[in-house]
Amino acid sequence: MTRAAPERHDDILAAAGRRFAQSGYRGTSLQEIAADVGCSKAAVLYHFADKRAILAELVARPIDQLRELDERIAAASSPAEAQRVAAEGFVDLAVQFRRETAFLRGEFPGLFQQPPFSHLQHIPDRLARAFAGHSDHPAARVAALVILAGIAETCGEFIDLPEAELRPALLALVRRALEPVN
Amino acid sequence: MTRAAPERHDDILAAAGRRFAQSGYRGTSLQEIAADVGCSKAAVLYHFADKRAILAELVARPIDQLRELDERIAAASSPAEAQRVAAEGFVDLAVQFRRETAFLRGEFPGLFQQPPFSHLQHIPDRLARAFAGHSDHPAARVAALVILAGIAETCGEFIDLPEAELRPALLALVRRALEPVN
DNA sequence: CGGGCATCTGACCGATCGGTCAGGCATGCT
DNA sequence: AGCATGCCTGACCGATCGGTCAGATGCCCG
Repeated sequence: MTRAAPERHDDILAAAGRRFAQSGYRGTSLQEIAADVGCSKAAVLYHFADKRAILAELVARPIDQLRELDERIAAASSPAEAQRVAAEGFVDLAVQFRRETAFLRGEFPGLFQQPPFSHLQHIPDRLARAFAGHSDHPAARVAALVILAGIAETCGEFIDLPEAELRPALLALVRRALEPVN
Repeated sequence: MTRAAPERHDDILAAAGRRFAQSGYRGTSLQEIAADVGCSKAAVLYHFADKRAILAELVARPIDQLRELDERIAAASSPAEAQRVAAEGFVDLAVQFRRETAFLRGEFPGLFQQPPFSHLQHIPDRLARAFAGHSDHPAARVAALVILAGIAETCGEFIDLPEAELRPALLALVRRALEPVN
């Protein structure tokens, strides 16, 4: 036997994550994932029920954290506190799961349209509203969406930046960028 | 005959643009584009040499504007001026081509790896450096990349926002978010 | 009226997709 | 030694991919 099964499992997840970040879920084939790992397509499907199961496992923990953040935002006592909780919570999530956020946002529609994540489909909108300080002003909403998308899409590019540098940089950016709640 | 050829040509581009924004170039099939237009796959290939020609035509004008912006940035007399030219130029480009920027950034690697756009592959990096005020400080680079990616990825969501509202909102956001050059 | 052209379609091509399955190999246990 | 199990593979499946092509249809012009 060549490698331990758990190592192979993790290798497949890592290779799939890189490919999903580069070409999206639909633009990635099982054959490509297998070639990156150095095994056969059938081996990939030995470890995972199907292609969608790979995506589901990759995003399970970040999405669970997103759900918890959504609850903490809902429990905030004011729009200003909700914005602060949202900003710090999302930055922490993005820094912790920077590999996964590189493709997570792009897959939101597909993930939330059917089980097992369909009950979470309103979270991105609630998060955006919290970031905007619950303001209906278009400028606040524009700033909120740009910052959320920008953080999500680029964290994958800061893989090598230490958390002690990335986290404060993102927090400072978010503070400057978002319109304060008055 | 059903519709004028120029109308069909434009319908195909519009349908393809929407699909590319949703699923990426690789995640979109000619069959899906044809179904959205209401014609056959062969009709799509009657109007365009191949699938890649559709993408090339969609991005030709925004990429040409990006190239012109790159030249104006290179001609700036200081990092502060380069940052201002980059910020205003990129916002204008994103507002003007908001449908295309929704998928353009995601296709950059694929577009720049081979003709006809391979000579432009360093433009995104130069743009990011101008946004960062040519600072090597990680926080400046983080802010630059997050803002660039955020604007590119979300402009498609502001299709219905009038330019007179979107443009100042983005410019104000960019001014707040970027670290000033000292 | 007939020819030429533009536009379009269904059938078809080879290649690849996601996924299945019989079988091989190594290990561990009796 | 033989059996069970885990891990893996190549061959294969039906479906779809990007793309081609012969032929149909309608319009325009001489």
